[in-house]
Amino acid sequence: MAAFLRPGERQSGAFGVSFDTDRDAAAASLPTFNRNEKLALQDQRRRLPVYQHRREILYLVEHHATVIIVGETGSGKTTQIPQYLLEAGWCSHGRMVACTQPRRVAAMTVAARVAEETGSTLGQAVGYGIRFEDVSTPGLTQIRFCTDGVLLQEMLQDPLLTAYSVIMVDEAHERSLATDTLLGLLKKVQRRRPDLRVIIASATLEAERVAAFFDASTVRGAKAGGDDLSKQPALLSVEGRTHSVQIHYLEKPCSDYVRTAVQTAADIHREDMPGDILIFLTGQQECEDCVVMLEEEARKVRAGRAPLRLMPVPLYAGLPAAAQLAAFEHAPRGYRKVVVATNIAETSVTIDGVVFVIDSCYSKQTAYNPLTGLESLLVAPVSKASAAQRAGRAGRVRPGHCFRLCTEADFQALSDATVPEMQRAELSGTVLRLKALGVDNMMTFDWLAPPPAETMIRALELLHALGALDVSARLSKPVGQQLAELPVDPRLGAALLASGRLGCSEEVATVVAMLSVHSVWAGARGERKALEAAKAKFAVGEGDLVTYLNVWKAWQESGRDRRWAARNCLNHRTLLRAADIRSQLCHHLRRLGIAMESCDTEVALLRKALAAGLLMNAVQLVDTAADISDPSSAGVNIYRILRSTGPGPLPKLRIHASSVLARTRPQWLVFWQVQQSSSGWFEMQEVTAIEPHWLPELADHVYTQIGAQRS
DNA sequence: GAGCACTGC
Repeated sequence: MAAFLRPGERQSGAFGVSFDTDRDAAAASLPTFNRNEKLALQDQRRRLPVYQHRREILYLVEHHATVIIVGETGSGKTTQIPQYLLEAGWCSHGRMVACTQPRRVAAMTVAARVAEETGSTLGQAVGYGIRFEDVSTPGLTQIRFCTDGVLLQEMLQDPLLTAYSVIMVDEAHERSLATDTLLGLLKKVQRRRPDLRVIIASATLEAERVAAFFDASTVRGAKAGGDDLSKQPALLSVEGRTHSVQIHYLEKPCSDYVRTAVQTAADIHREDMPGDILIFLTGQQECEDCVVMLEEEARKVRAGRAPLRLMPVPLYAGLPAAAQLAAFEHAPRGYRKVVVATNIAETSVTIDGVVFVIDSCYSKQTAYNPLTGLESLLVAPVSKASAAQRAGRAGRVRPGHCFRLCTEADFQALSDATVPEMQRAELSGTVLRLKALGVDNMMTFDWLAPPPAETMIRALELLHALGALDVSARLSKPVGQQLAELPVDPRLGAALLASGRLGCSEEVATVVAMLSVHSVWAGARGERKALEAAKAKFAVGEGDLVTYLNVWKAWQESGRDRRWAARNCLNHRTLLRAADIRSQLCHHLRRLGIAMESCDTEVALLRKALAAGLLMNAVQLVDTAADISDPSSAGVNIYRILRSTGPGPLPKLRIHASSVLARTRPQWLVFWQVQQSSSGWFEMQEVTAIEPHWLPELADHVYTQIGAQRS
């Protein structure tokens, strides 16, 4: 039984820590809109906390090149500040105010709300831009919400962002790759465009750092040209509207946080405090396991004739959209909803009615090891900032409680903030785009958080291997420039370019599109047998990527039939999105002068094109486990990476169990992704069998030795 | 032997 200290049991100090106003919590992705539904829109606008700061914000934007706004949850900053700027004349002379968001849904929903508040049709004065959808009208649109990725891509055509008078970067504390890249570039643009204003919305924790980064007041020649524009960033804090959340810690560490979460939910339930429960776990499997355990618990509660019944629902990104909706529906009368979620519920979505949060304090995070050049996912403790954000999810409707499944001492040992993605991800795509924007020296670029030098070198190595860089590490023509324009990972872009030479662009476009969406396989709960049978129908010995091609072909032959997809455990909506991406890729390829050709049954050509992109991910089967000291690895397939790695032990690679080649174990293959298991294995998730002599044929500057061995 | 979250003219 999990032992928590409850409010009032003991004086605060040793265990219970009470929260004031969720001050640590990062701002939520969307403000609450319908709190004052009966009021006229303009009255509602004036009731938002940010309205008290309207004049101050406009003054600061007038007089400072950069303004940093710390806006807490529910402050209204996202919807209101762009409107204040519009009203103050920042959209005259045909220029726009841009507001960037890390996520597509946020860009769309916020734009819709602001259009409603300004009494205009979405796409006219107020619009949005996300991949595939530009709902704005050139010459007419004044406020444009877009994803930060869209704005970055726009910079390839308009490096100084001349269409905009103000850029507001929202949710900057999330520190995504795109946000950090954008901020670094905006600092550069400001030197060339003194008229441009930058507003950065960020949580307290990051605000000081961002302010220091944008401080150009000490730079030589920083004196503004005649006007009184300050190059020193202004900092402004806007209070939010959240309720207090009381934090509880475990008295003793737990060994199984899934089980402890179930027990804690049952405890809350038995104590009969009203309100829904939100549990944070790390992955799909954990969520599903937890739901099953909660259902057992619910049966016990029913047997004990408790007044409430439990309604556990899973929530993770890979869940089909229809199943995701269950997490947002109100529980029927007499039921208490328990949402068991991954990180998706931390920032991406908001669930109404949550009063209790149970936090495992773990999540899956990307990690990059520049020595091995392997990017992988692994379970790791969250940061305090992340935990605060999770806790804040309990205080949206009324004062709530957060149960952290660790001791307070263990919690205090967590890092304050999550390491920015820039410092824990593979960076070839970022480096490629920076080069396309004229940033040639990565070491001297003004990074908000500089990535490790080894990571930058690895990125340059990979780009060089793909032919994107010339001998002086500049973007090559035409390959490098073409890769920068393709909206995919450089490795997949290289496969697309190779497919043009090999005559299989139709097939590679399909595979790349399928890799750009969530898994197309549906049927997470209780349908594993059916799912396996469906997969087996399409599986081929050439590997997972060729299997994707078969799935696509069969779906096409069905006439893109929704019922056919359901019968074969395929997610129809995901396939439609893949189709969208595929047609966009074909459009890009044609524009680059690459003919759309099919290799028909010559699948080897497809595999070779994929190998051209994934050539740094080529591995060879080593037949015994003898060279690995771990006894538990005996008899398991072990692969070694063929390219050079840094000093230190070679990574232990094996095929992930989800692969169609998990039992076939081809001698040579390339992989797309790896996941790190708790036992230290790197598990290759999407693999394709290759012929070893292809490697020197495709890249003799990387693989000379294999060619020598084989000839 | 089984799947963090996002994103791209």
